[in-house]
Amino acid sequence: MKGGDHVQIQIDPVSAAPIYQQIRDRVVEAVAAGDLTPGDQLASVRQLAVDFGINVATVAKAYDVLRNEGIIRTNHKSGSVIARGPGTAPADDAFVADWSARLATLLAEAVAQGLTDAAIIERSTAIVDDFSARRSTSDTAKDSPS
Amino acid sequence: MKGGDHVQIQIDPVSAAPIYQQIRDRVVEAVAAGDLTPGDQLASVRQLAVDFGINVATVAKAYDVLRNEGIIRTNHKSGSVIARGPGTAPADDAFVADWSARLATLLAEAVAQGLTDAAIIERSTAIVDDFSARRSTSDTAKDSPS
Amino acid sequence: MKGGDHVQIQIDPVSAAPIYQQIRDRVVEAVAAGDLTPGDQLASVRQLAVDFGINVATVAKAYDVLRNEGIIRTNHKSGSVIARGPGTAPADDAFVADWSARLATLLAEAVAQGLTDAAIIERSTAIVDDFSARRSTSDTAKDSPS
Amino acid sequence: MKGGDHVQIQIDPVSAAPIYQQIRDRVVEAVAAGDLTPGDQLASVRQLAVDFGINVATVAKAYDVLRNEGIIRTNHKSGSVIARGPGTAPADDAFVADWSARLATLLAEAVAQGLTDAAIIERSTAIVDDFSARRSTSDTAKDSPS
DNA sequence: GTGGTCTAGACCACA
DNA sequence: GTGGTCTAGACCACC
Repeated sequence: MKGGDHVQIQIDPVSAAPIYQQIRDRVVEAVAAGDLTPGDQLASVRQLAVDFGINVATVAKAYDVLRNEGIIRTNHKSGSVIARGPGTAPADDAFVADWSARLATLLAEAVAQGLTDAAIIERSTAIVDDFSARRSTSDTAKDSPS
Repeated sequence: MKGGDHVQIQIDPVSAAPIYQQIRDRVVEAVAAGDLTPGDQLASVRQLAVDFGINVATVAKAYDVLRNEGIIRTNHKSGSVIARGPGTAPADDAFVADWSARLATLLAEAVAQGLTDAAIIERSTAIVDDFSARRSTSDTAKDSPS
Repeated sequence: MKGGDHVQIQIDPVSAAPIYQQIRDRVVEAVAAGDLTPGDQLASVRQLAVDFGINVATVAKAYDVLRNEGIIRTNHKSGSVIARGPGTAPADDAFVADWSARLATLLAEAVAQGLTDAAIIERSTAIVDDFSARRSTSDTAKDSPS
Repeated sequence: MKGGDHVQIQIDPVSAAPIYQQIRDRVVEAVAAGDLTPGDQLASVRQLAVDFGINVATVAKAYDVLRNEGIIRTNHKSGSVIARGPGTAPADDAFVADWSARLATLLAEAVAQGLTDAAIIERSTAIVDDFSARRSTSDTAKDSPS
């Protein structure tokens, strides 16, 4: 990935989710999909703020959350880079416990709304497989860029 | 289920999650697990508020969310009853789209934190299976009440 | 500890250390000394901001750091309360590793500046013992308040 | 130690700690461990900058901090040399006061995070003893150089 | 140029 | 009343 050529992120200003959360979510998804891999550079807080027409502090907060999650690492000189991704390190136990509880609630919502068990598993598998496939494609793309 | 004999719900007053959200989550999970089935009566807003020692408005908000989600239906005379559950009606397309997006974000978080694809699917399947198994048990229990 | 009767915290506005860091440090020290024990209420962000003549966001950031460290827990209704202290939970391995490195640097500084090994250990022991003694006194005080 | 034969220093360019701080920390630790003793020559600012591929100003700032701490002394002709170390001079009172405060904060952090008093003292003693042992080894090595 | 800190003041969510 | 979010704009540290 060349300098200044950052991954595209889309923000929805009318969404109920706070902007900083949306930025965080998009970055996490990009990491899962291999669009961002450990070492990749993120846009600077000022750059993103200008792009989205939002405040620097809002982007800074998003990066702060990602830093606390161990997803990115920040350095005054070189800005923020991805520090964690699939295969970097095994998941933390405390994280798994918390995450599982949130997953249970989300899956319960689908069950209650009438999705069949099969449909729910199918959907989950499809999402995970999609991430996996895109990671493979990304790797190839990085080996032989266009 | 007889009147006054309501499903047990646990609220954690010091949790970071808002109380109304906790109530909503517990109800949704109870529906998914078959502890609450369509037609079941919910405790009244005032009753729940007293039980938990919280504000009536907080419970009202929780019920309001559930109503907007179509999970419960409220009648001024007969109070609130479960209106939706597994098997009641096929899931709405709009819901599926929104839910899938949230699921993708949650699964992406796990991938980024180092959980393997297999572990993620295994966890999801276990949760869905657990709900399914508890629904079967619940049905049997209702066929032969104490 | 009665409501509104919060632990005294002193801030030095001319210190090189950021204000939010000073607040965080004072709270951590109060926890170590037993002046604040799990369950104790912290002053609200607005209250502290007024007391110190600083911005709400600055206090919020201090509390945010403490929350990320697991020292406090925040709840919309009841504000922030102490969630961790000596004896609450064993230390995390990752924390110990990071902390040890910082300790090594700080002790090296003393050695380089001419403090004898004995003086360094004496100072460390005195500090830890002081915290320990104050914790005991605090416990007694809370059992039989004035 | 002969000129040009300098102590090895490792810098982590992606660390959150500023580079000048890392240089300063490594030098202080080297002094505490006896790898650098009063009179030892430090690499020139330009030399270090080239070695690490960093800016000259960054190294200059690190040396500036060390100079203010009295650890090194710089002479335009002969460059920078170590001016202070264990045994050179008793510690300054003002330094001890400031250092003790920082130590108290760091130890408080460990107490709050659940380390036992014994573990904290054990860790501190181990670090000081390690420095002490390495100083002895260093002295011997200097008595009978290769 | 990068990110970090802080202010003053606004609006919203929660209870 | 509590805390959370966001803005506009400033200053500082690092490199």
